[in-house]
Amino acid sequence: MSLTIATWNINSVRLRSGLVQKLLTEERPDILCLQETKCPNDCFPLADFRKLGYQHIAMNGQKGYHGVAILSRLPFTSSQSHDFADKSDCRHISITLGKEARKATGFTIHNFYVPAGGDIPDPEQNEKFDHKLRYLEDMIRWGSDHQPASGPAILTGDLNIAPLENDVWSHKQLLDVVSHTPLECEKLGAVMASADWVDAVRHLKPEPERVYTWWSYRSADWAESNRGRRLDHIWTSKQLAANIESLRIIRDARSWERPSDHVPVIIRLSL
DNA sequence: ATGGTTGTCATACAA
Repeated sequence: MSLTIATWNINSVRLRSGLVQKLLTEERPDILCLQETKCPNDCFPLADFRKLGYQHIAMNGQKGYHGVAILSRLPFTSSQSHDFADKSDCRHISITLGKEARKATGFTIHNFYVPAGGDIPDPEQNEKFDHKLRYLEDMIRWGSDHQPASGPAILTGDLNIAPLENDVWSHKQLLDVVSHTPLECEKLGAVMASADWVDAVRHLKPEPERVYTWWSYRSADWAESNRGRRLDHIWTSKQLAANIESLRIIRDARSWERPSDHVPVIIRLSL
């Protein structure tokens, strides 16, 4: 059997429920992790997704900003959200799959929305960048203390960092741009090392291949200029690395009607 | 060097 897991920063789940339904219908992932739902739990368009077979939904939403959710065709036994960096932002939710998931029973999926960090890459001058760094430090602590990848596990989401040279359209020109500064990239590396996570996307598309999952809205022609960044990630626990079978980056979704600025990333694990 | 767009909620603010 196989397990397919997708991640997508949707930038308002209410405005783009139709696009989510299109993805679910066309790609049928077992699990879809959403970020930037911008929607309190009691306004979440549950019925739109349940009717497509995604009966099991975990949400951690707030009014106006941030917000994460997991849509699943497979039942999960528990869902939790952890508060990183001591701010009660809704930026994390996890589920653990139940018995009905057969070979995937006990798999834990962590869905993150790491703070973007504002414009100025200096924690002294920019409180948002400081918050982003503290959030990452908290993730490192969590990784070392709890070893979330000691069993079968996935960490995914919009991590708002493009860590490698070929994760951005110009390494040189972005060295001072929040999302690709050496400080953040190093901290993301430490998050990965803290619990022995494997970058599933780079496992299948190693450097120097360029991989992007986000293109700014502030461009006359995003496809023509192609100034993208790889901000969205899927990591697996080390024991699952050998099961990573294939990967799809739904680049087309960037030109769907009224698109998100991020596109879905989907991996398939063989079990 | 600068400004470029989008969503939410009500006028800036976050991304």
